[in-house]
Amino acid sequence: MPAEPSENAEAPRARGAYAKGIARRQEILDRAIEVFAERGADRTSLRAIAREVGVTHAALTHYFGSLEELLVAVYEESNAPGRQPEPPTEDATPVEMMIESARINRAVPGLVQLYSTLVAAALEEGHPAARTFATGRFSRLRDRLADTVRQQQAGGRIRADIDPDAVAALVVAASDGLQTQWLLDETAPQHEALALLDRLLRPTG
Amino acid sequence: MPAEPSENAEAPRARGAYAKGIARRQEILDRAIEVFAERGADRTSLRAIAREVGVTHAALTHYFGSLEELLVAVYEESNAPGRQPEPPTEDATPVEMMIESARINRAVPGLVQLYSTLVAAALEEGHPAARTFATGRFSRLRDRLADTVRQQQAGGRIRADIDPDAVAALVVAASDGLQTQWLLDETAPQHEALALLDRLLRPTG
DNA sequence: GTCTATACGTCGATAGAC
DNA sequence: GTCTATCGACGTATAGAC
Repeated sequence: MPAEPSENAEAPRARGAYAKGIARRQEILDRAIEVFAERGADRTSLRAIAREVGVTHAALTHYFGSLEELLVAVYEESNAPGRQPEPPTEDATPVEMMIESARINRAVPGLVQLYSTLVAAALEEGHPAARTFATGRFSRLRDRLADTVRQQQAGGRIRADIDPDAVAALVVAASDGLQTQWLLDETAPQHEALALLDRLLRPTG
Repeated sequence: MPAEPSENAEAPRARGAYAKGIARRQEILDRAIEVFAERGADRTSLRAIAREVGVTHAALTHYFGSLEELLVAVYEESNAPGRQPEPPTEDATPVEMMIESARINRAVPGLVQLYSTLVAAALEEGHPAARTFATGRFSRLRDRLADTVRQQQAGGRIRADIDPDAVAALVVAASDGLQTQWLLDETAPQHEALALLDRLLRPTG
């Protein structure tokens, strides 16, 4: 979701993307992020976005190839290093990291909507960009959290008798699922449930 | 998701729906369920569904009002009592119920896709049918699981020092989230993570 | 009531002018 | 590199046949 324990994904620019092009592309991206953060993932047509950004819809496909690739780019850019408050969350447990992410995300429900839309698209066939995005995000997130779990098990902050990979998958799933429930119903005990999971994972649980 | 700890939702037929109409509606629904179960939630246009079912797309809107209401009806009917194997899961923990659901769902990924699509639509504005469906499902599921938790806390099968409502939300979230991760990557430790959660919730954890 | 035929406006994508 | 023009498909709405 929009705020995640900072995921770094700075890739070298594709060949054939020259200075002016990438600058323009960046302008479009910045404006599109504002629009999504403010207004959510509705009005998500190529044409509507183009209207807001001030270009024609054909220009968007020129820079991004397809609507789906644009959506992925918007979401990833919104999470880019430098755009997040970048809290130096050292020695936080995996659940604590996700709690902090959830707190930040409450300010930008539109981007959480966008995330949810992309994951749903990824589950269908014929959406390669969304699929690549979603599988990559889950895979990297699980790997990173599992590493953190191992370290903290060694440090005695997390129970040593549980599988780090299972913990990582569980934490990511709980975090995503609770975010969804909370967006649909603000009385859903999102924070309480995450705090509960955090406690269950500690040695003194 | 398609298989849930059996949710009962048999409502009295609306006034004005006569024998032939409801029979025809049921035919359409049955055929649509087959199509979704086989092929997934792609090709989900009104026109494509109508083609498969053997009617015009206008007939579908006649019976269901809109595409979204049709999708909700298909999903809910696929979970209707009688259509599920109906495992009399007595004295199973909430997590065990969700594990059983997940097992059943692996056979019908198309319906899980449909569920995911509906939840994503519910998060956007202008999708009242999906919103009603999703909020209702989460609300009812959490309430039911929380009751079960309370009973099993009294019976000593679940730790007594945790909030039943938080447990319920956590279990639902974990279940949905892990289903998603597994659909995208079959190596995701769905079952291990659910088994872990089950263990963490027990008194002897 | 049940259902078809038809039309409207919007959609994502693409071809080609400039 | 960006536009206009155009395409086929989409969801929805409505008129009217039966």
